[in-house]
Amino acid sequence: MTYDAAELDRITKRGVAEIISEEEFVRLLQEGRPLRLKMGFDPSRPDIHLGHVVGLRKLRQLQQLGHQVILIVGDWTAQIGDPSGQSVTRPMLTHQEVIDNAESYLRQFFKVVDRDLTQVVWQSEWFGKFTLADVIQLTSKFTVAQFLQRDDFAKRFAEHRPIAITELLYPLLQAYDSVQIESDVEFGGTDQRFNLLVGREMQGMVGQKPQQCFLMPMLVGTDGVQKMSKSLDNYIALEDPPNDMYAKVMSLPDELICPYFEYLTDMPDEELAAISRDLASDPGGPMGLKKRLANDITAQFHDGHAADAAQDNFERVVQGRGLPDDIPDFVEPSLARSDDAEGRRLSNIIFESGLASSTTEAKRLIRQGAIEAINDSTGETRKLDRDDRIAQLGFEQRIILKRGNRRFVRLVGQ
RNA sequence: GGAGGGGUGGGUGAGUGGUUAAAGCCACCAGACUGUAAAUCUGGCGUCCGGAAGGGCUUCGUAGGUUCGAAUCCUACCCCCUCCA
Repeated sequence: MTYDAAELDRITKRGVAEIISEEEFVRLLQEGRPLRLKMGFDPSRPDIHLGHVVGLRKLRQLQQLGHQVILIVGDWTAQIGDPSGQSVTRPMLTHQEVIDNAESYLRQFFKVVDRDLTQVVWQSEWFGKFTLADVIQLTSKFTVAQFLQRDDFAKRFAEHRPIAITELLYPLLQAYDSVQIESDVEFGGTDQRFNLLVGREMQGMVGQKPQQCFLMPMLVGTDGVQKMSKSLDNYIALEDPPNDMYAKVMSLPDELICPYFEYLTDMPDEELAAISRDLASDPGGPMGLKKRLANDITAQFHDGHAADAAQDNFERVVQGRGLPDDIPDFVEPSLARSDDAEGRRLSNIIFESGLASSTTEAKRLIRQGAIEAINDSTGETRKLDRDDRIAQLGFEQRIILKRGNRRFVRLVGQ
């Protein structure tokens, strides 16, 4: 099989940070046989966000060219915890939690990757049989000095911060997975570079052809600064409802429009070049492009209708300061009791209905003018300025409370 | 095994007997502005009661103790780091 330069570029450049080694990979690709593409995940963290999608899209792209994905459920490495993050300690999961997490992960994974061309295997298939002798053998192949080259370890070592022995085991286990499944190519973010390289090396030691390493760029999160991650709470999850997903994309800093189009959509390269050139001068401005991006992404994980509805919702609620369709109800019994002349305190209702995390916070929000009451019958709105009783609003039984400009709750009597 | 240093609010980090619900910075929440972008400015950021003024309660690794009063002093315990062996 041969590829022309444009096709090769689409495989090796778009949404890719680095391939080790690119040259070998291209040669492998041109052999024409189905390649074994390794992707592992840690079932202690079942949530997939857009940051992961960059790699998943690459997997799908290669699947479409006839290659096979082998997805490894890291049920053993999950117990160690990947040191790539900052968190060192992580509670051990029960067997059932691992199974549940894996199921949830797969459900999301296959929103992007083709299920029919994917083989799912569990680490316990091989590590379950491991003996101490096997572990010693595995560890004997590497030195501490090698491991201290890894950024994360080096840094912690230099700062005298703890490094658990088990953390050193993590790359070894992950590397052994590659040996076990005889992977041709492994995928991961640039933060996985070390781990993937250990796999490459270990395969060489046991006489296998070393895997190629596909490193995906880190997607910057909604804060516009740090990589997207759940612990930093700057992520857009695959399972975010359409309105949230759309809104989160809209709140991205402008500088991320181009990278997001590049990594997460099928926008042709020529057009990509054009928009990055015209971004400033475009009459529609970044706003129009961002809407298009938000629509595209939402449609990928929901569908076109949901995306259009989310866009409509955004324009009406956020830009037009209107009411959304899906306001959650909160049952406030004192509304229905005509004998309860005063009703309950608003700060309590705001807290209990979920608009604030405590009544103290609710009072703060009121004091700062962040809470608005809307008479659901007449459309009349009133900004709250003191922590009154609910009945003092005089809105009878149809009241919507609004916090900031995007959080709503509808109070119902029953 | 020995010697020393350290554990403070989401993160950093000040604070060594009362004026400390605990500085500053970051993050975060709200308001103004606006394109739910960026930048900027303002206010807030344990919790409960109160319209408010104000008043309770809980918090500085854990458990006790000293004191009118403790994040700060004492004792024990747990954990982390450094150096030596």
